[in-house]
Amino acid sequence: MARSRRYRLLCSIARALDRIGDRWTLLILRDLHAGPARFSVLESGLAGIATNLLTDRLQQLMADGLVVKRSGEHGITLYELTELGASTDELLFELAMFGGRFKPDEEPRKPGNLRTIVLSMRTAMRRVVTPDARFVAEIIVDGEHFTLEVGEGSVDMRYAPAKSPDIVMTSSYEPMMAAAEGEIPMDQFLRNHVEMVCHTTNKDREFMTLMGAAMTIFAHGD
Amino acid sequence: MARSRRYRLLCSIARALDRIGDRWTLLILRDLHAGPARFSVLESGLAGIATNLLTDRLQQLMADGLVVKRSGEHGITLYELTELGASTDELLFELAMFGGRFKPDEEPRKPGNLRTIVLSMRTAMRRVVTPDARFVAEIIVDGEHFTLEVGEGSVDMRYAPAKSPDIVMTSSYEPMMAAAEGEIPMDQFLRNHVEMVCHTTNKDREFMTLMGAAMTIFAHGD
DNA sequence: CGGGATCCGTTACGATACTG
DNA sequence: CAGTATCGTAACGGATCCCG
Repeated sequence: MARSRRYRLLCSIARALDRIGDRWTLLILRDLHAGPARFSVLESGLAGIATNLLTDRLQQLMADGLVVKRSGEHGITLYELTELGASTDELLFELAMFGGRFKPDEEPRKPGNLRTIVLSMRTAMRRVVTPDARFVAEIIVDGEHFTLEVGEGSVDMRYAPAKSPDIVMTSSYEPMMAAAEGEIPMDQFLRNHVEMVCHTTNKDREFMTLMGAAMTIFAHGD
Repeated sequence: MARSRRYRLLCSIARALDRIGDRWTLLILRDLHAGPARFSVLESGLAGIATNLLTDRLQQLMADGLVVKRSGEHGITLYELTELGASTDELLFELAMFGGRFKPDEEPRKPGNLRTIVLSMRTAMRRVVTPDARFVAEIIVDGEHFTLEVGEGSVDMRYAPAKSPDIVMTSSYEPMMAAAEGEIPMDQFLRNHVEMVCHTTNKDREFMTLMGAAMTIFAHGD
């Protein structure tokens, strides 16, 4: 069944919206930027999506070449971004920066997992990273594990435990969001709401500097 | 009437989509980046939008502070971006760059005016402008007039005739789009499909360099 | 004539129930 | 777990009508 509501305009913005303009589609892509995921994980991260819509959107994304389905270990099904799908990162980051200009809703629904924060953190860090920074960090937020790899000026982050991190940072979601919204000062957040274990001398300073700079982008714009 | 389909998630991308995620909204904003416009001009530029939807979207945009309505000369009504609305420029440009990765549709609808191209041209030029470039150009495409002002490293472009331009460039839509899509080489476009009148010595070279570099971004990505 | 408002058929979405 | 199936509701699209 072909999509019937299309702009069909000779305009690249309309062409983009014909692929990723439907409801939920951009949020699904944002989630997939945290790494491959199975259907149920996407569903729980998307807080409120109907399963038939998730099915439909994944099929559209596959038809347009932004997502592929593949088999993981134990025969489970994984959805994963293609290079084309991954090229939405700057777009999604700009969207996040724009959305950051509005006050959060009164009674927001909480997502079932924290995959949602990976894209914004990663892209923000890419904008502030220095060429000499080099470390592997594990970030644990409310018991969920993230790996952050920095080196050669590149930054990678994904929703997975780290192998042998130089640093392990532990924090929780609420104060982290508050700091990102600018509701509490960055240094206060880093001092009071973050625990750090450093396995490699001085890497904690590198990490804290980058982390603080990245989160400041959210709090005050770039 | 409050919008009923909202994500209400604690996520800045969802917050953005709750304001600009509806159908047509981003295309309206893109049009308004060319300068203030009246209802009927927006309608003709948007090729296929229903008037009730345009009314609805403009009201949502005004309620959210992205657009204001004001009276122009002869008592006409103009819609205009606020600073908040104008801050969608990077986002829209990333959207255009992403959409540029897909092939144009077979039988596209043509817009009733060319306001649509201003935002992409302006943002692309901002990415390639040199600090020493300084000129005012009038660009005429299929009889529609644009003003391009460059100086001090800044670039402004709007849908209006120029006062006393250093250069006047005349071209037409079809070959221009073809060049932007990479279907014909840039130098061939500039040589065969562009007429130039230069009123200030050497400003034509500055202009051509900038123009070529900006359009190359579309044709081959940045 | 510009700037909408109203009406109505169609499509998409949201919630839930169900199935291999 | 990974989706289908169903169905009520909301949004969209197209056309027409209205009013200063």
